[in-house]
Amino acid sequence: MSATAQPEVVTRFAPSPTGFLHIGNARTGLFSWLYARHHGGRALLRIEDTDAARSTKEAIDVILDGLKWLGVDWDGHEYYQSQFQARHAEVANEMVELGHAYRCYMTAEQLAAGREKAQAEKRPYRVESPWRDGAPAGDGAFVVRLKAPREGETVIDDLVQGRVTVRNAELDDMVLLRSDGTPTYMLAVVVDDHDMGVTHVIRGDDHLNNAFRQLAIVRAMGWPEPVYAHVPLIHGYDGAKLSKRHGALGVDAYRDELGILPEALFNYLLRLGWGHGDDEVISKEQAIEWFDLAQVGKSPSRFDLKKLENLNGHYIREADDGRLAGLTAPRVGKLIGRDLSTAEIELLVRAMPELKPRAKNLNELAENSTFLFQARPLDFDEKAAQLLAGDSPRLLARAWSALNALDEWTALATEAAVRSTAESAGAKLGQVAQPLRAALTGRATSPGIFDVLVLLGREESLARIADRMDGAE
RNA sequence: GGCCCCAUCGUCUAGCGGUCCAGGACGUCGCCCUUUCACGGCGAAAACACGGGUUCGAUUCCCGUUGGGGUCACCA
Repeated sequence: MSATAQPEVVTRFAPSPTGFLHIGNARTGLFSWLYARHHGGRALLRIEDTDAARSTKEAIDVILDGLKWLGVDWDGHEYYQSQFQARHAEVANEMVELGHAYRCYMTAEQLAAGREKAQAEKRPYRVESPWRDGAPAGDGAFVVRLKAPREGETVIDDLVQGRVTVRNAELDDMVLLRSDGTPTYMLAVVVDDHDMGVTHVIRGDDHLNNAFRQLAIVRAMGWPEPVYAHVPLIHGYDGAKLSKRHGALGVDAYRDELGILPEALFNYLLRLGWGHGDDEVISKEQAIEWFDLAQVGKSPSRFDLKKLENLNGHYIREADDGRLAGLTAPRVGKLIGRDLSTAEIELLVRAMPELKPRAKNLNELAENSTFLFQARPLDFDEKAAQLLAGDSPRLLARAWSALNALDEWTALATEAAVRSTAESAGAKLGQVAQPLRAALTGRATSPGIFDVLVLLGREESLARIADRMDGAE
């Protein structure tokens, strides 16, 4: 808390539980969180769970877990919109008493007829309720409608969008309270944001139009007006709206299915639609220090999985070997059909320095490490099989002898042995090394062959070579 | 369709009237390193949507066109 009169910044992220944390929502949440952290304010979380059918415990946990994994925490407990319904109704009724809202008895049929007529006349439809101006109360069911201003215009100085002006004639008398007495989303957000003390409403720009109508409620109640910031949505790589088909996966899918590290997704999402000079790799601490809404672009940006994976590769290379092994082990287990033993996980940790520069996600890391754990005789892929044909068994036999004669089993020693084998056989190093690689890993590509030899150990290495050499029993 | 917003390399972006025949990153393509694949290093191709203004001077300001997006519920 500063001693100056700067009011505290309070932001909120308000996702509705749809069963997954959409990547675009996650970015909006990230921005909202960063803005609060940057200004030393509070970042709040409110679950918009008024749709009881969708708002299951599981759906809510997906969001909570996703944010936590991303490293986006929030202050205090999370709020649940469904708990404030009585309060919403109270505000709606107060607005009726104040003359800023009214009970409307129009039927669904009347509304539909009005809409149809407007469409036929090719003019925009606006609710024209006789009860707006005090028609005597009807006797059927009613909704409470906002008595929206009709003259003049409403201006919002949006932190991202700039100054946006809309003529009040465009605004509608939207429903605040449904005929069953429950609040609509429009009412609920405004009331909750006010009650929670939210000063900065940072959300997707699909809400920009709503802001004008919501502001009407704020003003009717005489509440302090929040600062708005509507950040653009994320699009798919082809420019179309992000659908499941091209990347609109939940945050959990990036973690579980694509094997993305949280710091990579954090960094990628941050750089999507926001920039700080030429900086590409940005830590959380730097992000908090540098982030500002003013630099957020106004146009929607496209999601590029290639760039995310490049960043992910960077963070994998930087990550601690033990942590990576822990994340990779279960994936390896799935690939080889059994869990890794403690000793095998330790081997994975030791192999990590050689493994991690070759992977851009955890799945690749797992795939590239399976050779360490496969039981003899190995399976060979097509390219490996080719490498083991022709003269290779003979060269492998010579390599086997040279290696078998070694006193110490180090990368240096094995390299010397293999090099002299090649030399004495009149072959290039590659002519020996490649078959060796195939025999040891079952593949044509792998970490450096001498590192592989050391990781596998003397006994296993010699046995694997023997399996493929001339004179193999 | 009405209303609102947007527009720099394929993608993410830097640029906030002259420093820009436009910089960085991913991707692509070469070369180097090298036992493979990566990593790393070096280099190349690649953009100011179009048309009018304003100005001594526009990528930068204004208008229009085109293109894209959002939104128009008793959903959130």
